Amino acid sequence: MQHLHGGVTIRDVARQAGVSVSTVSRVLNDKDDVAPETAAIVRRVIEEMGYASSIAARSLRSRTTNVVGLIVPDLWHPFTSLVIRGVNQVTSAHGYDLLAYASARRNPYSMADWEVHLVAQLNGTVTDGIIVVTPNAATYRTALPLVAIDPYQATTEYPAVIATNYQGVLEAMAYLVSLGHRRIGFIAGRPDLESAKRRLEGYHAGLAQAGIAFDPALLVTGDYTRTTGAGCAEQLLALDPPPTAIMASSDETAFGVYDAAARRGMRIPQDLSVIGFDNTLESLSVNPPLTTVDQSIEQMGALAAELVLKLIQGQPCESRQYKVATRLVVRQSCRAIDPGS
Amino acid sequence: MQHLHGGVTIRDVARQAGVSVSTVSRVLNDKDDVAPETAAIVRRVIEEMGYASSIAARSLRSRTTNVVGLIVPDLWHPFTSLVIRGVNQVTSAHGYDLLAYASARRNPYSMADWEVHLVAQLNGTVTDGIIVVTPNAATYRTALPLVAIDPYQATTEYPAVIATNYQGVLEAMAYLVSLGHRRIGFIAGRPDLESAKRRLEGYHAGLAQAGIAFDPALLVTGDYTRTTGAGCAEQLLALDPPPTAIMASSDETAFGVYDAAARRGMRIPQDLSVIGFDNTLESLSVNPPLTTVDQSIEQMGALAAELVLKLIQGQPCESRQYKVATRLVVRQSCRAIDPGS
DNA sequence: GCTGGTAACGATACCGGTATCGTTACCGGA
DNA sequence: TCCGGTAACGATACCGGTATCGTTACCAGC
Repeated sequence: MQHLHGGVTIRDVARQAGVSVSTVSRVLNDKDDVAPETAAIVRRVIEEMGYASSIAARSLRSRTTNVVGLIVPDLWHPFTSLVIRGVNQVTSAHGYDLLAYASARRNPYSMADWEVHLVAQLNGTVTDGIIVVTPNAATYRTALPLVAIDPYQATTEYPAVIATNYQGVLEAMAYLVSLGHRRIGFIAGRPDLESAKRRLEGYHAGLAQAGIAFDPALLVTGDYTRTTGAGCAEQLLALDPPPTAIMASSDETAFGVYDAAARRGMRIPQDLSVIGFDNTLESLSVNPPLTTVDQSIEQMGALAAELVLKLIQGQPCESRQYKVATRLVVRQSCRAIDPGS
Repeated sequence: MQHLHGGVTIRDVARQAGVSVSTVSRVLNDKDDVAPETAAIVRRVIEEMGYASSIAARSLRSRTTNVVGLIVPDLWHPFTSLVIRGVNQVTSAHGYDLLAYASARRNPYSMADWEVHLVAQLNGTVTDGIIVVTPNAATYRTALPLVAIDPYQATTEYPAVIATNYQGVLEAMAYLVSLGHRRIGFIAGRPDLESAKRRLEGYHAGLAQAGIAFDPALLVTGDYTRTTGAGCAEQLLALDPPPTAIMASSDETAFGVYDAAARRGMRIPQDLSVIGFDNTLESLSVNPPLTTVDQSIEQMGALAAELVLKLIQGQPCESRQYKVATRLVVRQSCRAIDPGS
């Protein structure tokens, strides 16, 4: 309790053990320049005093922390959770600690480049490398190894891990067409998001591939959320005739479609087929289980972690874009229809 | 790029702006001892150079970081996610950043006191306060304000936020009794967990309150997981006569009961009433929706955050234990029966 | 003219560690 | 005896910021 904050410092330990701070530091870092008996004494004193070294101070000088930083827009969204899971698997396997950092901003999406100040915070000396989830900026002022997952920008100065959004929707559309659907509604994501743009392109391509003319009335724009998705679905279902299937840009949006259908007394899949995008945990437990496009979000996190660890070890990245394949997961929210109906 | 790590330091900014580091620091912290024109120049240089100050260095001297640390056993478990959500709401409302720290240990539960080294890491100067989720240790070597959520120990040296596990089960039992149930099975949680012990006590109290004699055969011990829960349920349903209702110590366990009932061709709630504990998201989407005890996990997180912020501001905590009330959420997994049946 | 006060800014110690270099004691060999 | 080498450890600069105090210039008031 000699210092203001009450913590035990390396100097306290040194004094107590009757050695210099240098020696204590050597013991802490398992250097070999210290006699076994001395090391034993120091270790005992450390134990007795409950000393723990501060990463902040250590890293300031030694520039290595064994910690990987993960910057996320929020910490509870299903997408984020899955990313974290994948990242953590890899980092922990390599003995790195994981530190997830979320903004104090109330709504992460309210401001462009919300993440730049977080990168800046971690920039100094807290982490050895950074992974950013859904970043806005195309470049950062940092010398730390940095990898992005699902960036908004199409081209970035840092390596990025992205899903094959285009192919994912394309595959889903082909599936709907194979079931006989011709009037397929699409609820897009926020147009400023790269992933949303790619998914929309997949929709157009899917129509073209099936020889179906694009009907502007069947395209509404949401923002990946459930409530907006419900509103968009209302709009689509009010058409005459309504679409027989709706391709949603995200699972959350698809749940909104469920809500809207329920309000209109429509049954899924009897009266309406629905496909989502993300394969979140919830998509399995809704009723009926949602057919959706799996992004292997967890795998994206794992890949990003491997990349950042490679960069930390000084190895270069061959590519600037790493694509993780999507996969259509067929459950029970779609059914085949007669072309005539 | 003059330094090894390539980052721009406050000295680079000072040199570029033609002022001293002191002045730059003053501008950074909005001190009033600086001329507006000078401040403008400094700010412009900061912008141009993309300078960002390092928390590590700052906090080393100023002992305040505006960051609250959250130490969790994992980052993806639903319980953790909800806690984080509650914590984040409060911290962000007060302008604090949130930093979630997970262990590199593969299985957090494999070692006792997994969290002590994480507390030690954050101890020094990285955060202003710490919240620990489901900690083992009853005390920590840290001078930082520390609050725990759902600790394993019954009594701790730090303030703890806990749910009213006892009352929660008691209320659920009263509900089952009111529906006419007399043979009520109970699947306990891991006996070393404080929360599991309290829930078991609630079961006994519930029986006593209804004047029902305790039957040891109706009590089996699980571990909060789904598969074990299923095994326990098999055991209970093999009894003659089987219980008409099962009180599960967690939602996961309750899902296990669903599984076991399905295997035996029993319908819920027609043939068996089930109550869970946790009110996870999944409990809403299973079929039938699960009647369960809500822990308001999110509210626990929020309360813990408020406490830690109070401590950071130097205000004392009146109590050592803060209880968050549980609440029975009645859905469709229970039905009334004739006492005779 | 001299003093006192204040606005604006600079110089420097310091936070808690680590890296680097220096110092001491002790040993073997010529 | 003297020298060189090495094991063990100490002294100190330094990381990038902030806190504290000192300095300068300028102006009002006597």
